[in-house]
Amino acid sequence: MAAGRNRNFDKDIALEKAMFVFWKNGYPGTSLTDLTTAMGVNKSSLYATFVNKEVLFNQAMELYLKKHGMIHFVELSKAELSLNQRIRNYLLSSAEMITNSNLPIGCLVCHSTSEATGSGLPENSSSIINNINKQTLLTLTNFFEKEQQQGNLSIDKSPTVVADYLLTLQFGLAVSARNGNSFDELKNIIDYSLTVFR
Amino acid sequence: MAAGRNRNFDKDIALEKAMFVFWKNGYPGTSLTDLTTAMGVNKSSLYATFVNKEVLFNQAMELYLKKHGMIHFVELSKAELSLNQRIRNYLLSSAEMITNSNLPIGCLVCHSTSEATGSGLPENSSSIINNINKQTLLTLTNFFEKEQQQGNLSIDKSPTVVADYLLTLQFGLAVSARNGNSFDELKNIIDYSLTVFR
DNA sequence: TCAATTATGAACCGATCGGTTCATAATTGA
DNA sequence: TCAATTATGAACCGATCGGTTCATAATTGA
Repeated sequence: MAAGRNRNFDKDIALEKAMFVFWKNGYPGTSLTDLTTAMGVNKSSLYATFVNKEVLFNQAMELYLKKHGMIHFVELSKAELSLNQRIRNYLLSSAEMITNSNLPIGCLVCHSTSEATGSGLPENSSSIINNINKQTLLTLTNFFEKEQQQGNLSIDKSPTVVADYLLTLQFGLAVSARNGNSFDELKNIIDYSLTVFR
Repeated sequence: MAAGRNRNFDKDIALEKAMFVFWKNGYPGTSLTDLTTAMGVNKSSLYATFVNKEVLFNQAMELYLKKHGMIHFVELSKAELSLNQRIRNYLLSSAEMITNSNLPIGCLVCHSTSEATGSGLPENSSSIINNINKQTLLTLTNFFEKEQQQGNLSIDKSPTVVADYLLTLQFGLAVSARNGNSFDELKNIIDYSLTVFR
């Protein structure tokens, strides 16, 4: 182990706490004091460990993607289920997350996408958000193209449009969760929205 | 006319400018300097005319609702069109607005709904946003109940869920617009989403 | 003409913003 | 034991935050 005094906080746990604050309040709505209070870390330690507010946000976003963003995709590749079933499970998995009472309500990517258009986010963070959404859309489009080749999606449908629709629906569900909708209410919306895929 | 020096700005125009700033940057992303610069009004005049940042925001929200929020509802009551056509026109009207290059991108209500859950908005503003969404949902639910009674919506569908779906879709479209989607892209999403109503 | 009234602009307010400095505490390996 | 290294906490930084004060400018009706 390297010489020197040990941190008296866990870096990963502190980052997760920071993620929660950004998730709840957004970037411009979060102050350094909010962060140090939630993280239990004082300013000089925060800066020594996470550089600054912007870089901390970017790291929090990376953690969010890994822990709460990508995990829903596995539902799409369970070959034993119908396409409709898999999309349903994908949306339900994400609906469960955005209404989970152990987590902040809604979706950090969705909220940040709204903020990125204005002058609220640092330029670098905005372009990270942009790339995340581009990547999600690419993943979904490729997925639907493959499903179409396998005969699970009728050929009169455009994989791009279907992917756009799905992401739009996810954004909408995230804001609806922020608007107070429960998991059960979102489930009804999802089941209704799935008529589209039949 | 009352005695006293005249304002050297137009109150309505200044309020509209303020609305644009909040619309673009959100509440916590907007500073007093952003407002005075955009409005062409100095601080003491702003406070004399609009009380403070919070009250100015609430007035801007009221103006937004009147000028850019309620106007889409007329599309729902054009009796000569099918229900599907009317919903399509309602969504297209709102999609045109949220991508209009003469206005900020997206929807002020949607963005504010996201912010209202965190600590970004003053309490009073949060409850105003809350009531707006409740009212919209009520209007849509009543509308679908009436359509159902007239035989335009099959009786196996719940007016509440259909209304929830429609608002969720509108939220999603607003965030997608912020994510850079053009009117034409939103139009494709809308046409695809309308399969649900058939 | 002039008192009453209202708006303006500059100067100021304390509080908080994101961020830094630096002496000191705690740890290591030699 | 002690030099080197790293983390901590308090104190400080200039800038900006939302908001106020107040002398002065502009307007009205009597």
